[in-house]
Amino acid sequence: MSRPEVPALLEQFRGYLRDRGLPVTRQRDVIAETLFRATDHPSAESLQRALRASGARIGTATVYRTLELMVGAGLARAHDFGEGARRYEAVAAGDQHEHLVCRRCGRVVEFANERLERMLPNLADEYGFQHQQHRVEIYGICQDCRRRDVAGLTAE
Amino acid sequence: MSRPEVPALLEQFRGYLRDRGLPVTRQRDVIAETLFRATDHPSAESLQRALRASGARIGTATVYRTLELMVGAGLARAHDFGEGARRYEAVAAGDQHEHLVCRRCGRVVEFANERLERMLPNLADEYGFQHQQHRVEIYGICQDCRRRDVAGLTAE
DNA sequence: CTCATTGCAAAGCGTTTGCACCAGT
DNA sequence: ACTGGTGCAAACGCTTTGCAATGAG
Repeated sequence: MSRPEVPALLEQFRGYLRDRGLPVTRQRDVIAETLFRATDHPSAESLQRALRASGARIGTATVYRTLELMVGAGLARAHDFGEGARRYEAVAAGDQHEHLVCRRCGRVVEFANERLERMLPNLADEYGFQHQQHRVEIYGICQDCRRRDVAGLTAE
Repeated sequence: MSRPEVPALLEQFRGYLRDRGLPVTRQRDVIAETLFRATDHPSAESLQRALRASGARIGTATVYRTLELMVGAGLARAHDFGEGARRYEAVAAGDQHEHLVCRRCGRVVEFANERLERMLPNLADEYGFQHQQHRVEIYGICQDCRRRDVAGLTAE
């Protein structure tokens, strides 16, 4: 998520709320902004920690409810990388990307591949499915962790 | 999972256990066999229901522990399709496939695509990741549900 | 003024763990 | 006999929900 888009995304979220007569509250604003600014893929808990750190005191339920709202608005995406807690990320329109997850350090790296994105809707179609969305996750060991492993082995 | 492979898979699981001096118990045998025979992607709970239905009285903890063991043995795979509970499936060696999930009825259909399977390890490599495994899930509406929708609309 | 949101705490739910008893090897 | 497994029930951790107080429109 790149910084310059934050105000636009925030305005999109406010517009989404106004369109359906829902209140634009201080909490929704600050939660959305915090997720829009996040460079990682925070869990509800780490998002709440970030909120507290910046002085906002917001209940857990509100964090979950707002995240759900953002997912419904198409401005956020939820992921389960098998760590116990869901992670969230902001999504800008037309920003198609998938994830590489390091099994050692938990780092999540985004990648984009046009050919892959074209393939999946076609595949769905082949099997009679109307494609709505997809999820591609690659699990492995990142470069840093591999380097660390090699260093550790030679040191022993 | 095709039926004829069941005895072979069961023998693989027993071999895996024997190799590391672990007991081949009645429970492990029947849980493995039930998963090997399953044509859907059962959750721990539905697997336990199936076990009870066939007369076996097996504790929840044992079901989870055995499934974990099977995953460790490379004979089962766990999935989270965002329904709250994990689903499990047996995997035969070299059987690479991914999943289509119907958002309406929850049906899970397997599909295989060689080009896709070749692409992902290459992509991981491009980003400095040592590929271990991956997960591709396509979410949409299956043919049956689409037909049902159309029928419902014209009937109204 | 009205209706939805908030925050707290309690409930929920799938999964894991502690422990006394039991069973493979 | 020894070592690990099993089953129950309690603990867990994340997420959701009920409800009285609060705030946006």
